[in-house]
Amino acid sequence: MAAGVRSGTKEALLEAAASLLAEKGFETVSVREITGLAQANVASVKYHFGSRDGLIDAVVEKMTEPVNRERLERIDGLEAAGEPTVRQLLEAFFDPLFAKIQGSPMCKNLFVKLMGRMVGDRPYQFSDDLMAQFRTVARRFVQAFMNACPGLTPEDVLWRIHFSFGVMSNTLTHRDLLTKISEGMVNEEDLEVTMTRVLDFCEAGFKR
Amino acid sequence: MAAGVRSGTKEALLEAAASLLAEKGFETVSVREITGLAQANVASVKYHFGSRDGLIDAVVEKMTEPVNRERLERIDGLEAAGEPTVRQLLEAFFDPLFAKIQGSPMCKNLFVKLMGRMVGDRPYQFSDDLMAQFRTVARRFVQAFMNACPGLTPEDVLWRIHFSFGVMSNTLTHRDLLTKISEGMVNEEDLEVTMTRVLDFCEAGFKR
DNA sequence: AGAAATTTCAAACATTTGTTTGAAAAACCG
DNA sequence: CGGTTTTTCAAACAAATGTTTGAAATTTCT
Repeated sequence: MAAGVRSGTKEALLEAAASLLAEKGFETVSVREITGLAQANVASVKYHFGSRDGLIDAVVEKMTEPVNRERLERIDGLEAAGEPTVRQLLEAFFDPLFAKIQGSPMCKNLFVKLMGRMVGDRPYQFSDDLMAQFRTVARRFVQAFMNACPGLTPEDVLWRIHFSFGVMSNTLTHRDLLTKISEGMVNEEDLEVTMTRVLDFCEAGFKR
Repeated sequence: MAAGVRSGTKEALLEAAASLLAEKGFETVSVREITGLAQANVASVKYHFGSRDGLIDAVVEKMTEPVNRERLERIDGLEAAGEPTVRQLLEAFFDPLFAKIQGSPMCKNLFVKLMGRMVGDRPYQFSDDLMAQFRTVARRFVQAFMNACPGLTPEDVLWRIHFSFGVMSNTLTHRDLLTKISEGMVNEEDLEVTMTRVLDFCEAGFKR
């Protein structure tokens, strides 16, 4: 009957899923919430993505793949121009994330939270494909960081990348927590300002 | 019939809940999983804790309260002895956590993950009581860090505490991820060694 | 136009969820 | 012992979950 037949059902599902996942986490969001927001039928998830997990994977893939690709392009550019500094490498790693956030059609805060959740939430597991992507990125950046920080072992570098990731992930997901716990001492500030703080902190941690 | 009547049902529930929450996250664990592991009846959760949320709150409270209390004792001791350094303050903040982990009856890895999840998982919210605890702790440490780092504003300090918390939380929860992504370049190492790495990283981030 | 493929839909599927019941069992205590 | 309180238990509750069905609607293409 009176069907909407808006041909963008698949995209509407992806978009609705993304904002709900960001807002409530990977485990809490139900298929019916997603289809409700997307104004689509419950069965459309199975039809377009096979299952709920298929939809979630598609969302994550859609956000992650271009970011990892740009990370590799950025480090290519840097290494072609000379020996990259720690700061440059950190920016090459995190800037593609910010760029994607700024250019995202959905509310910035939601996007930010989603990115944070992708590494924070469990028991969500990356697909083999995505894991391979991250491994490639890691390999390149470890080598570059070692060149930029003479004397560091691969283990040292990997741990510090891991720590930086932690700072970033936690900050993206729980920026609001600080405002709440500080009793007004910390105001909401622009994302860009906050990210400069993060980079400063991580850069110092790398060089120490 | 044939009832076990092991009088420690309440404690058994707390313990089972703790390890399952650590392993699978706050959203994923069901009451029946918990009572199954604790070898207790499903209804025992309502009887002893009022509800599922009541049980979870009890678990978190039981782990957090003594840690926050010892944090305040440690900083009292430091300030009585003179002007604490950044490193001393970081240790005063994180050591009580490690102490609780080492002294925990349950598997170390599980405990560690649980602590990480308490700040990482959403939409879990701290109770008002716990939030007040954290506020008190934050107030004391902000003041002390400001004294140790002349020139830093309260905002600067709060952000860096937040970052350190992020490093810690992410590291506790996802220590294994690094081993997986590094293709054997990073071996599993002792928790204490890893924690020294964390403290080094955060100390540098504070001083920068 | 009409036949074929694609997409949507309401309804129902079997499980699982947290919670509740009321009676049986155990523990406690005078 | 006998009466009271505390604790446990199997069973059932309503609600929500992801998934599936098969027919209707729509689009696509010849």
